[in-house]
Amino acid sequence: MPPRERDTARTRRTVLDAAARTVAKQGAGVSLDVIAREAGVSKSGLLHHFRSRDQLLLALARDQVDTFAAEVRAAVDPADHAAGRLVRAYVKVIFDSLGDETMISEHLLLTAALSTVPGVAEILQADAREWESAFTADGLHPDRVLIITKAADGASLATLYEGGSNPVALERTRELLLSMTRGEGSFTG
Amino acid sequence: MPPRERDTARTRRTVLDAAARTVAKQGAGVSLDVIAREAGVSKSGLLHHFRSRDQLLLALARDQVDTFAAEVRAAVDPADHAAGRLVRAYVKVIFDSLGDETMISEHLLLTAALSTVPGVAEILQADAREWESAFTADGLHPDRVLIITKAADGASLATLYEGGSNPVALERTRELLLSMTRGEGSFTG
DNA sequence: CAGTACAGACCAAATGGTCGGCTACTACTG
DNA sequence: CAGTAGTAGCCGACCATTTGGTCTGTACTG
Repeated sequence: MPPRERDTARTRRTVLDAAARTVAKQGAGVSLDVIAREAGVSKSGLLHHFRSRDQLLLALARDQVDTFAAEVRAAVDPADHAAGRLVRAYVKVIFDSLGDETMISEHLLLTAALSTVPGVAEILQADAREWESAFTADGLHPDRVLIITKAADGASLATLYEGGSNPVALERTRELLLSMTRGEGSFTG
Repeated sequence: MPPRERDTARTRRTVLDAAARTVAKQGAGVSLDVIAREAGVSKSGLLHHFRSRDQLLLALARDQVDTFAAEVRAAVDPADHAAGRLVRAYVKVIFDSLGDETMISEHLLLTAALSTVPGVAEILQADAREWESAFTADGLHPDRVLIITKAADGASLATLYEGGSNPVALERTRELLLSMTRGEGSFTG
């Protein structure tokens, strides 16, 4: 029954991307006007696809979380069958997205900005639980997973603090974390 | 010349604390009205101390950064003269503030929320540089510092994702990081 | 008296959201 | 295949409310 499925989906994507960009730049307080203009539609057009501001931001949060998960899944090396392959992909995706300055959606920062929107916290919590169980099945020692993933998250925060001004430390962190997924350094039994 | 210095300082603190609370809860988009009400003053009263919204948020960011630094300095164990004493204090302060749910100011999350405010990025970057040099003088291997501090930062982000629902993992992370500051596990040369 | 901490009324601008209308495509009808 | 009714995408005008900020006044203090 949905007759113009194609266009609808495309507009939604356009708006979502525009929202991601503007929220990343100006925080979750951006006005619908700004988002709509960035997306190249009218405010009414935007509101046709997302019934309210909160609905839009909620959808954005969901989209961020889903996209990130998909990216990590796609980044898993098919030839890699050793323990920690998922954690390796996780680290890679986080640092790759940090690499290019112009990255549209900075997963962590964006979701952090959105965390005050009504339904978003629940989404983030559910997502966190999924990652936790996925990591448990990845074969690495839990302590190791804890340190590595938290450090990756922290590094992603650091771009905000350092303003992306420290690419060498970033690269070093990436290498350290990847090596830790390969069992180097037995800081835990 | 400032006749009522005492009251001025106190009101500023009250407003700053109120701002910290509301921004943490509702994001950097909070209205002056809400902050003023939370602080128990009129909006005009608030604007008497902070000439504009941006000035207030800027002052808030500065205050957050300074308070955190002071807390870490105060948390350094005077009896601890081994390498990594500053990093240990850093970890302790971060996790202690995460401990109590009702913590007024969640340093990292708050500054993240404020990062879109005009002058704040510069403050955060300067602060990051100071920490870096302080850590360099702390005697631990740079790689170790990198991993530990980033992981601590990431853990602080995690409260947002997990909704503080995982205190056991938090405690575990804290212990792991502290033990890592004591040179256990030589994951790096 | 001078100056400062505040409050209340007020204002222009911006905001989220509604409404009616136009267009273009789909699907049915003959 | 032509015509047409229906419907979804989208826009511009519009509205009530909220917003950041100013201005005027007042109480208090040194």
